[in-house]
Amino acid sequence: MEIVNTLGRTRAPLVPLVEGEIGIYVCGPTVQANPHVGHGRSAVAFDVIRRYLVYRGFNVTYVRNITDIDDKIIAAASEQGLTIDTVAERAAERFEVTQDALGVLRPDVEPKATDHIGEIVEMISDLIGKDHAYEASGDVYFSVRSFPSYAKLSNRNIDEMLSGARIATGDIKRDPLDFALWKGAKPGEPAWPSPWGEGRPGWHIECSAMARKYLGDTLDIHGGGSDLIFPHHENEIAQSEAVTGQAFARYWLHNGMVNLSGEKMSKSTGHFVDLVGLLSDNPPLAIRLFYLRAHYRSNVEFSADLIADSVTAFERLMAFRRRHEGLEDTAADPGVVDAFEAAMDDDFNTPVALGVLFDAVRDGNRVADEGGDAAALAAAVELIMGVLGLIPDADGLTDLATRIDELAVKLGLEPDGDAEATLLAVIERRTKARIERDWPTSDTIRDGLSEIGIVIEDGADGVAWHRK
RNA sequence: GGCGACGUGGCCGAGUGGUUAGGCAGAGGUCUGCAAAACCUCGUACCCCGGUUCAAUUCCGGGCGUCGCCUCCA
Repeated sequence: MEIVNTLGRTRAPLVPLVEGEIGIYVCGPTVQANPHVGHGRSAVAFDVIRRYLVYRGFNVTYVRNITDIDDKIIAAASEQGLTIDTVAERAAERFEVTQDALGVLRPDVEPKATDHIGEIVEMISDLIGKDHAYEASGDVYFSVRSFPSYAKLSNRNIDEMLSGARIATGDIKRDPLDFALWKGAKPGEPAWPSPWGEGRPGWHIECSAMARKYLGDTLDIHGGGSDLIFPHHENEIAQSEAVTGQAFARYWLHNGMVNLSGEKMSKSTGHFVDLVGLLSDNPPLAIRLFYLRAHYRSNVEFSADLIADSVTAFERLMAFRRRHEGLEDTAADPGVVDAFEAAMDDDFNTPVALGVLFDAVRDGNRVADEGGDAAALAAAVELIMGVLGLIPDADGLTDLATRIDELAVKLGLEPDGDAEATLLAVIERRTKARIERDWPTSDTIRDGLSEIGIVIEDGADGVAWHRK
């Protein structure tokens, strides 16, 4: 298995620190507002990576943080007249809802910054003790010049960065490039005690502290969005390596951005599409499929048309599963599985993997059309969809029970207590109409079912139904 | 200005020194009361200019263009 490492921009075999074990740390959200489509992409990208590593037999420990204290949260709280806890909790809840809908597995550990103030303070103290950081007026700053390999991830030249002139020259910082580890509290702001007075952590330090706590001094994989490469990940490296003297992460993986009309979605500019709304308007796993159609490292374009494409493609996968769900358990077609693994072994190339998947779908349908045995192909499709996280939870009909009953009554039928039984009775009624060649009645029933979200398909071997 | 990514058929999006990616859309056909689903057939695409090569979309150089980061950001 080969992966592309942002650090050094090399492609190399994935070799974990401890054979068979992989520790992954992914930068999660700063919980300040609803997540947008870009956040979903990052989550799905690393969820697939995680699932595939598990599929390949690695014992994976997956850590994704929640940053629940930061300037933006404080600003949002004061704007909305809420406490920062309320803002953070609400946003975190919304985030979780989207994660579940997208089929993103919960992390093994999901640490919050505010639960790790002790570890953070300790790490900052270490940095001060090692002369990599200094206190100034109640703040603590990391001294970038004290860490010679600073900017190795983003491949920048410190001296040239200064001439960029976009860096505000702070009066209390010794060097304009130095960044805050600890910020002294201003009146009314949330604060925790520290050796440097009441205050709160700077943005980058929580990741260093929590990653170290849960995964040790050296991580196998550190992931996040490409917009975090500089300065966030660069600063994490500086903090962690200055403390431990060890390489912080063996492999750095970065997902590309989601663009809207050619430009990156961004919360701060208001140029984004709300993920909660998108997921409620579409089959959530179709959105997951949308993400997987591009390689995780590439930027990808978002539009309503592209989502519609993905919904159609996803429905095709669902139709295939319905058609073949009765088949006996069989070993997955080895040729298909090999092709899938080859694609994923190549830096998690999901577009190619999807090509393999859709090839198998077409072949499976053809074999079935010709009356052959498609079980091995269907099993391969199931396997691939499982690893990619594209299989929905079985959904019952309980939420539609009332409407199904209403439809039954309209047709002069007695509702059964069980929604599915009632539905089958309705379908039976339609079949009767069809036998009598009473097309108006037949079509009216089909339309009525369609209205409540149930699709009817007349096949050679009977009538099938499924939810939209 | 610095660092990085990229320019592929109607749209999206992989990939390769000479052999079909895939999805969606479109055209025709099979099946069907209609619809849906499904299958078959159909598109010789690779920004421009040089160079290397028997052969370049794929390698090298130059140009043009787009995007990201350099400030909070998945």
